[in-house]
Parts: sequence; structure tokens; C-alpha cells
Amino acid sequence: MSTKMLDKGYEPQAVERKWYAYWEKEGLFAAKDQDPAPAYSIVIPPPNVTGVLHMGHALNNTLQDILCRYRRLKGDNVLWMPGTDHAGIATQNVVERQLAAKGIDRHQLGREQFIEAVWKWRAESGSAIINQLKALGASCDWQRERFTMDEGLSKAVRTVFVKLYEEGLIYRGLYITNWCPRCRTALSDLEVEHEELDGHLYHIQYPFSQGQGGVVVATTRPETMLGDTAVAIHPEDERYAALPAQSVILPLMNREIPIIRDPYVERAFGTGVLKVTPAHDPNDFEIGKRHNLPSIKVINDDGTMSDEAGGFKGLDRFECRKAAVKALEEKGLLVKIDPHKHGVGHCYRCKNIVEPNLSQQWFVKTKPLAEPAIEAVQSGKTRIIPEAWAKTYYEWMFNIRDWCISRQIWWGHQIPAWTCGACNELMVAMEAPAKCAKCGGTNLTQETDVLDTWFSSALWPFSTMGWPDQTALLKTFYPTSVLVTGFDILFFWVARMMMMGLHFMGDVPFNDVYVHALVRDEEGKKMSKSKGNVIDPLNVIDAYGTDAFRYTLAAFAAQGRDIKLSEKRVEGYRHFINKLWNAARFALMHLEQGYDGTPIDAAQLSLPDRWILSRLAKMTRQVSLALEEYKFNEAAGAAYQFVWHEFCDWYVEAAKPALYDENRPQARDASRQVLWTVLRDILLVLHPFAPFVTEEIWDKLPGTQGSIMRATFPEGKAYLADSSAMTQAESQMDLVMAAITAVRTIRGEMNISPAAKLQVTALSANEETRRALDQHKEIIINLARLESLATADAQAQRSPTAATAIAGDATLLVELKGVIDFTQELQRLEKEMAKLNKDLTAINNKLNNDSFLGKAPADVVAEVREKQTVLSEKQEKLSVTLARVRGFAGK
RNA sequence: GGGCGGGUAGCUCAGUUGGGAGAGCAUCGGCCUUACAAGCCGAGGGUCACAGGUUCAAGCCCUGUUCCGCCUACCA
Repeated sequence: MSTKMLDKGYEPQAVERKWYAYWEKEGLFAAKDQDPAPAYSIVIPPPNVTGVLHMGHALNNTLQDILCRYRRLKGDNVLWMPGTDHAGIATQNVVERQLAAKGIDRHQLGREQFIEAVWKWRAESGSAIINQLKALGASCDWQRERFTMDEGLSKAVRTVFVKLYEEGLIYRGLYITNWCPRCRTALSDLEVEHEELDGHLYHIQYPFSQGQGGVVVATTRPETMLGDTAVAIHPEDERYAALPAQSVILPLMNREIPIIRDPYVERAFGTGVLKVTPAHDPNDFEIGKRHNLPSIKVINDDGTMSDEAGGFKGLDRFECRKAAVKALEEKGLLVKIDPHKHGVGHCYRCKNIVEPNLSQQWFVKTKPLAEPAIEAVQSGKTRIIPEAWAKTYYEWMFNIRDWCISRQIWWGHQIPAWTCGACNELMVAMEAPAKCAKCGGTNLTQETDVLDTWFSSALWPFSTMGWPDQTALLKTFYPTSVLVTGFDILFFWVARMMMMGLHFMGDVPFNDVYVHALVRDEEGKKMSKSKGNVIDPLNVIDAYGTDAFRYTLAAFAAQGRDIKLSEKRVEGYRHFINKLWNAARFALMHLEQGYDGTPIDAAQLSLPDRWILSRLAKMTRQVSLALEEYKFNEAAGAAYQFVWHEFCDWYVEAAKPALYDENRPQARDASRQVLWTVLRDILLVLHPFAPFVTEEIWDKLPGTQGSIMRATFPEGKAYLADSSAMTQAESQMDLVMAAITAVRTIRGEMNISPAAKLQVTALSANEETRRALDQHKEIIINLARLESLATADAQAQRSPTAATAIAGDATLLVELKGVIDFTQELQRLEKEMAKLNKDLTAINNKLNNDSFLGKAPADVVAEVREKQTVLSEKQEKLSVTLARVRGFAGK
């Protein structure tokens, strides 16, 4: 592969398009149905087919992509199963709105044509989000893309429904459910969002049917009184022990309704008298059942008042509230109105206020399914990470309630149940029965309701792999390795997948569940369209490049904390990507003449060579370890630190002389080898985070073949002979770097021009230190910009005009003849001495403490003693210097 | 009402067998040093929310207080 110079700055757009197309064309995302390599699988949380990519998706899919790309580099057979969700209510709403714009109501079209319209819409714009995932770099196996309404998945849905019905785990009945009058469908408990609102508590007088007076009830929803069929009082409420009548006259309706006694009533609330509306309140419904009360439905499914609402018929429910209050006031029956805060349920799709409503619905009996799902997490068969979320999972699972799965909409899986027109027999089956199983009648009508979208999503981990057929894919990839998801759908989706997976596959759907944070705006608020604080990931990608964006997300994806995102942060990581680019640009300048990746010749390695190889091995291990624990921020941080602050800031600078030196070809070649090796490993380590720029550089790097996606993640093995060589390289380089930094600090603090070449003498009693400094003096001279570096015994004569710094166990004398300002130098040294004294005092206090010496573990004590030795030596050196400088400064 | 999470530098946040308070950004000072000014070199900045406790030793463990966020719930 030929080498080309890189452009001066990294330009992401063209690079990203080019490589994504290449990867897809080469089939680099494809999983193998069967393979000897270890299997690794993730099913994507299917985005709504109506959706557009938001920050939540971006984070979620970036993390999955990091894992998948990492596992591929590790040699696994990786399946990342993509697809979308038909999002029943949301999609129906979208298409309904489109029709409404043309003045068409879906009922005019009829069910079949409406569904056709939805499919048409899906074909035209439903795949937008898939392309956006591609822009993010997602390496899904697109050939296997699934949709919850596909034939195969629909078959899985029917199979599950029929089986659960036959097992008695699905039932139908008349119940109070959460009803959205706008969407005109029932919702499950989870689909209701509670919001605390300022409402009113209306106190209304219900006159006794006989005698004087009446009881006062308190309600937040006066319009429901039209459907009252009783008032209830606690059986032991002494205030109402003796009443003149056993019934009251319901105001506005003039209906006689009984006074009943039920312990559900809270005596302390309101007046202690509860109006009972079995058709419009879940608790009242239960009370009604206990007391055989009739249910009168006064609110229609569209939110208007029904025929049963007397004079209020046809009014909207909220207009009715006002009208009823007014009517009560006129009759003198409105006692008072108190302000009252209470939680009000809203539809999670359209945000309208939900109305508890009586209707015929289908339910899943969840308790028997939940038990194994709880056990699987308790036993560790499925790990929830971070662990704190397991609590939330248990909390919900222990208190789980039956799941209302029927929806009164058209777009979705129509419930496979048929009713006989002749004998009313209910039949549940995979396909429409030809005739009634009971009476043989042929006039069968299918249930018009469809299933909750989450019912089909609950099957996602196995339905996407071909279930109910026993496919090779299932065999290879189920259970999946990990599910990556946000906690907002822990109940909606994760818990239900657990239940269904265990029930139908006999095994958990995933070994790990990694629960990541929510992305918020920079003030920590949830991003929402209504607040106008959304940052569009596609705009960010346009402005900063995909790699920078992904790196930002990974770097901030700390477990258990939300991500506050601002473009400023992304900008920072764009700088990092650009830094990498320029480092590669530098490296390629030195490697361009057909460098072939000759193995490293250990004998020729310089100190920086050995040091960076040692650091590289450690960093690589650190990244692997962090990724395997889903600590994305640690992985991203370790790589960032290494690339920028070790490789670029120190290694490249230290290696320059050798790289440019024509006269020492062996040393030059050794550094080239190291440069090549480190850069190659950096690209591999960074590839999961920043796939595009790494592929682009990889392509230009001599000695690589094919896509970086086919390469192997570095093992983190040492390139050096043994660990003692690594330790030695690191400690020597630490000394060298400390010396350089010390001189630079003096330069900065004494305002010495960077151009001025300085003479430095290093004093040390330690022969090894002197030898190390001598041996590597060129690095120090070069990076600290010295004229010369001499070493001497600690007793040597000291220049009176030198500034002093401590590096390791050496004292550096920086000659500042004619430049030095002793007052300034004195201030600098005193400041350092103060710092030192503070540290040393703390340590001495410890060592003077008998209980510390007696009770602390030996290694901790030894460590502190060691530190004391180092610090007091330093203090000694500094005080010698200080005394001299005081003399010169005349103080 | 119940539960969970958080409060660490100006900002955003890391920080687990309890033993040296850290990063990025921002700020200040100095640099066009032949990969990079989207850069380089250096510096300043902290009562780890508050109060107690356990411990030789607490940002970390325990108790209480307070503030913020989220989830959840059938007091109408």
C-alpha cells in the first residue's frame, strides 16, 4: 500500500462517507451464523420507525458500537442485530396527522387502506433513522435488519400470544384501564406519565334522601359525579355512625344512590366521605365490585360526556367540569373549593390527560412470568450493571401488575382471536379458523384490537434471530452477550424481555444488561423539543465529525451519572482527534519510504523507546480491562492521556533527534520501528471509539494490510524483554522528565526566554542517578533547551548565581548569571519550602503516632517511611540552597 | 407517601479492598521550537454540602440534617 502525506488538518466528512461505504461493501459488519470463534451478540434497542436520531440514541448506539468493534478486533464472531420498532401509537399518530393535513380522517379510509398508508409512509420515510445510525458509524449487520411488523416477527408474536393464552396467562375482561381520549386507546400503567399539578378539591353536598341535611364529598373531578352510584364512608367513622337515611340524592342527576361502608375510605382525607364512580376510577371500580354497584359510564371514549350524563351530554369532559361546578353553585350545593396538588396521568405519546375508563381489554398475567425473571437476576445469570439498577428492577418486579396488552388502534399486530357470530365462542389461534370450534358456525369476526408494541419488542432478542424456528443464528447467538440500554425503558422493555425470554427460550435473553445514563443539556435538564434545548446529534456530527462526537460520549459515559452535554465538550475532543491526526502526520513523514514494519530490535532501543513501549503495554491492558467492565470513560480517558500526554508530549519530542539523525542509522531505525509500533497500536486501541480517523490513518500507514477492522487488538503484551526492563525504563524516564520539567518551571517562574540556552549542573550523592542523567543528557539538553548538562557529587562547589530545583534525588543548579533576581528566586524557593514542610509535617505526625505504627499494616508504614526519607532529603537540599540564596539576597 | 442517585477547583465531572485530592474546559504568564496556534511550555485555584460517629487513618464506612434531580404510588 502506498504512502501519502496527510493533509494538515483532519477533514472528517469525506473520510467518513468513504469508509462507511467501504465497510458495508466489504461485508465487515457481517456475523457468521456459525463459526469457531467465540460468539458475541447484541440486539439493538429498536428505535421507533417514526424516530429521528436524538442524543439518547447516539449515546446508546455509540456504546454498542464500541463494544462490537472491540470484540471484532479481539477476534470474536460479532452479531449486532439491527432493526426498528413499529411504534403502534406513535406511528399511527404520525400518519393520522399527515392525513388530517389533507382533511382525511382514518375512519373515512377504513382499516385496510389506513394500514396501507402506514406501510407506504414507512417505505418512504421510515428508514431515516437507519441512515442516521450509519452516520454515527454503527457497525450493525444491516443484512439482517428486522422490523417488528415483518412476517417473521409477526409469526413470533402470534405464537407467543396463542401459547400464553393456552397456558392461561392471557385473559380478557371488563376492567378500568388508563384511557387516552385523544389516541382513543387503552394504555398500560407504564405508558402513563404522572405529573404533579395544581388542581382543586371540590366539596359537594349530597342531600340525604330522607330527613334534613346531607353528606359532603370531596373530589378533584366533579364531572365524574354524574356517574356516581354510591357514596362510601369508613365503617368505623363515628362522625357518620348515625345518619337519617341510608341513601343520598345525587345532585344534578337526581338519582338516589346508597350510602355504603367500606374500609378503603380514608377518614382523614377531605370529609371522610367518598363518592363512588365505578366506571371512571380504578379504586371505585373495586369498591363497586365488592358492593355490587352498577357502573355508569358518563365519559365517552373520545372524552365527551355520554348519553348517561343527563343535561351535560356532548360536552367535553373539562367543559363539563366547569358546567357541573356552576350548576352546583347555583343549587347551593357547592360547599367550597380548596386548592389541591395532585398527580395527574398523561398519555406518554400525546401528553393528553388520561381518563380511567371501563372497557373490555386483554391482559397478561405477569406474576408467574416475573418470578423466574427475578430469580435470574438474583442468581447472577443476568448481571445488571451498574448494580444499583438491579434494585429498581426488583422493586418493579415484586410489585408487578397485570399488563394490559390490547390497544384500540389499527397499526400493530391484530390480536389473533375470533368470536363466533352464532354462539359467541372465543377462539385464539395462529390463523383464522374456518369455522367455530363449538357450534360450527362460519360467521367469525376477528378481534379488532392490536397488541401493545412492547409485546412484540419483548420478543426481540429471539424473534429477530428467527424464532419460532430453531435457527443456527439462535443457537450461536442466544443468549446475547449484553443489552445496552437507558434506564427509562428498564420496565417497558428489559423486564419484559427477561420474562418472555425465560418463558419461551428457557434461558435469559442476555448475560449482561448495561444501563447507561441519560443525555441532558448543559444545565442538566432533560432534552425535549418543548424546552427547545435539544442538541441534534447530526448537527454535532456535521460540525465536529463523528469520531469527536463519539469520543465525547464515551469519555462522559461514567456509570451512574447522567451526561451533561454541550458542544464545547465535543470541540475539546475534536482537538484530540486532530492531535492524533497530526501525530500520525508526523509519524508518516518518518515512515514514508516504504516502511515495512520490521520487528523491533531491542538492542538498539533508546530510553524513550523503551519507556513508551512499556507505557503502551500498560495503557492497552487498561483499556481492555475498562471496556470489559463497561467503564467507557476510563477506557477513553486512558487512551486519551496516553496518546496526547505520553506519546505526543514526551515520546515524539524525545525521539526527534534520533529520527532526524542521518549519522546514526541504527538508532534512527529503532525509533522508527517504535514509532510505527506505537502508532499502529494506538490506532487499534482507538478504533472502537473513533472508527473513521483510525481507518483513514491505517490506510496510509505503511506495513498494514486491508481494513483496520480485520486487524487484531494488541494484547497489551510487553514489547520489552521483561517487567524489570519496563520498570527500569519507567523510573529512568521519570527522572529525566522530572529534570526537564524542573528546568522548564524555573524558566517560567523566573521569566527566562525560551530561546536562552542554559547551563545546568546536576548534583547527586547517588551514583546511579548521576549515571542515568549522564547517559540520557541529550534528551534533557534538547527538551529543556540547555547548552550543557554536567553531573557532580553532592559536595561539589555551587555556583552562587544559579537557581535551584529538585528532580528525584538530584539537585539541579540552573546557571542564571546576570539574569538571576535573588529576591525572586528566594520567593520561589520559600514557596516550595512551605509546601514541602506542610507535606512533611503531616507525614512526621503519622510516624510519631504510636497507634499508627502499631495498628497500620506494615507495608503502609514502610511506604510512609519511604516517603519521609524522600521528602526530608529534599527538604535538606532545599534548605542548603535557601540559606545560600538568603545570603545573596541579603536577608 | 415510598424508593434511588447526587452535592469534590470558576464550570463539567473522575476518584472501591479507607492510607499521596485529580482531569478536561475556563483563568493567568511565556512561546509561530521544522506533526499540530484545533498547538507548545509553565502557574494559580479545594473547609471534598453541613453536623456528629467508627478508625491509627475518612472524599470513601455509619447516623442525622440540608439542598438538587429522578423513579414510583389507588388519599378521592
